[in-house]
Amino acid sequence: MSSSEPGGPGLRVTVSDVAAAAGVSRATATRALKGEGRFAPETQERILAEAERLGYVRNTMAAELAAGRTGTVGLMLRDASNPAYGLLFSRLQDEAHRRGLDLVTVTIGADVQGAEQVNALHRLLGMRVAGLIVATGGITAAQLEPFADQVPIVRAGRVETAEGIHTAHYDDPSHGELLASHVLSLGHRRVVVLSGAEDVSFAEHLRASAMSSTLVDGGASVILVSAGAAPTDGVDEALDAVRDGATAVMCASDYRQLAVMRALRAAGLSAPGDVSVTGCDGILPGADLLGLTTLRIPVEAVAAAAVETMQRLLSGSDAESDSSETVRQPFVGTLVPGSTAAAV
Amino acid sequence: MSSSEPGGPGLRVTVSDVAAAAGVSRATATRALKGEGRFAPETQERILAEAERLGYVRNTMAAELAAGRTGTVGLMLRDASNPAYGLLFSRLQDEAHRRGLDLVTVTIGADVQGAEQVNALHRLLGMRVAGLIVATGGITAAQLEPFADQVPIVRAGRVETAEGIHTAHYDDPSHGELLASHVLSLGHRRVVVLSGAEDVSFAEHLRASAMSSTLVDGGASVILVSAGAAPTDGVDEALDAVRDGATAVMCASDYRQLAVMRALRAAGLSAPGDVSVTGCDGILPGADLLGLTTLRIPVEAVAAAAVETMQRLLSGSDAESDSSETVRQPFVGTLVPGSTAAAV
DNA sequence: GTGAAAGCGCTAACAA
DNA sequence: TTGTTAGCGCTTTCAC
Repeated sequence: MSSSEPGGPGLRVTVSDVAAAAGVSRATATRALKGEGRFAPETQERILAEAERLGYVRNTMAAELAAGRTGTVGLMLRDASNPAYGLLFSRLQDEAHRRGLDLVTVTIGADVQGAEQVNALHRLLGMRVAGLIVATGGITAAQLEPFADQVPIVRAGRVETAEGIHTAHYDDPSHGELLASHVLSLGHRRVVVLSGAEDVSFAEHLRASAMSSTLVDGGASVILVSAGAAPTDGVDEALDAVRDGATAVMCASDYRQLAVMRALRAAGLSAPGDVSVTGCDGILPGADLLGLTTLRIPVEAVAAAAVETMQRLLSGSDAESDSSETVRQPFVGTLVPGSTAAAV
Repeated sequence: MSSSEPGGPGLRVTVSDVAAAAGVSRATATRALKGEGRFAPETQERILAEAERLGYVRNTMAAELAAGRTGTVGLMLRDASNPAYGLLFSRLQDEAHRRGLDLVTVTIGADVQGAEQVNALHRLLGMRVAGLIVATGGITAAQLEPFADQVPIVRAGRVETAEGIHTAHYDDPSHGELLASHVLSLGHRRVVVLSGAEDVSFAEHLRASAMSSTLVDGGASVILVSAGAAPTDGVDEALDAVRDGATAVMCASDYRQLAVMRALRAAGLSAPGDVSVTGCDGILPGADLLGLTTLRIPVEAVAAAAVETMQRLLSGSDAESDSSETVRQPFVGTLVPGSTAAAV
């Protein structure tokens, strides 16, 4: 328990104060406080005791400014109200902690564009973070690239093609393919693919593209519904297609799948009785109870790889910009066959 | 688009560099860069242009160190894999942004104790944040208190009785009461209350206590099952009680409710046919499809109030420690009657 | 309107 | 082992 001196404002206590109280110089106090360099054990003890007594908290800004380096890694995060991002956030955090990396996070509102993103990026860069983990699609390669040779950047979740920016990402094309194969194997040959437009969600776009081509290659006909960001967008069109004979609706995300299920219910239809439905993400608690047919994205693997890569980049910091290849690791999730999709 | 000078490391560009390039002094460059103080418009233009060209990014640590104050508010967060916390996080972020506050976040692993928490707290305090929003129960009042008079502290989500620490929190006792009243009104008189133990989840404990007393006051008999952190803990006991004649199981969280639903299904039972089930939180996407009977906690209101309070405290910074009362605002959620609970 | 100078709190050689 | 001496990059009076 650090108890601050009565009336003595702990956060305004400096090393000088501690040093003076302990009767040593600032330098000695600094060393003893961080336990590096040379100092007499008993001196340290005294210094530590004084620091404790005064409620000293090292001023990180000053320390890192003086030291010329930062011990923390910056994390740019997309809105965490989406459980998939919340979980990724959580796992990145755990992993970083396991590996002894300190993370500071700044988030960007879900639907905010350019200015805000750049602002957040600058906040982090302004802190001179040792590295940057980017877990939001909202920021573009062009915005990141100028800094790629000054600080290691790892993109988590989404693929990135820019040179010098490493990634640990979901293999969304494979995800789409796996789901589509499943639907094909159930005998569906007339399928709706419901997805956010490319500029709305790149991940959904990748999944949907893969679904479509896999379906087509498998001899099925595809009705592609490209929707807005809201999960309910495009649901009506999808249902129309069902009434027109489609036997399955493949959604590019579980949120859309939920929206479809609601609409189905409202329309007095059911899955898989009247139509098979699939989603993608597999993160929702309770998805099993709903019997959602989905694909569990490999959040843990992506988080672990992102942090591991960052740590490696941080260690080999002596390396020149081109000494190491750009790391790009895709991870494939696992199909979760549920009860919302069945054979025709 | 900020494009850094070819070969010129943007993050190593200092005001001095910008000043030199623009042919002015550091002082002038500083003023022009932040648009405060006196300077000729055309001078500023030139300086801004050079800064842009060189890819200058202000070193926040140095700036705040020199200025002696910080523009950011620190947020301590509990593991965000829980959607309820993820959403709170998201809303706090939005709200802070709306009000022009910058937030930096550090998270603490879900099940980690003391050391880790204190460490995170010190990381934030070390940055000399202007204020602290604490959205994790893991940190105790005792740990916070020493700093309460040095930096405004607002606890979000959980109630806090310590003097000087403000709060915007869920009114969990009312939540428990509302749910219990609902169950009573459905005619249940033999009810299981399934909750995490007090030291496992204080919120659950509060809810469960309120449920119990409300039920008892309503003439019902209560079987209290105090479980561990895992949602499945205590579920078997609850089911045993049901076989013994209990007609309803009230869970202190939706996670437990889901666990109960699973167990019910596995046992070939159903809700509300064989037993009524309720939860609490109401955050899960898809809860409506499952028909969960729950209570939607007022995340938005809590987030808004927390940030608003923080902003007010920050404005009235001149005020002495005792000039303003400790703010403590409870918020009540809304009952969501679902199909998992029905009349006896 | 602009510049010179004195730090902010801490660290890191280098002496002692 | 400990102290001295320079700064880190920026802000901010206060003269000019």
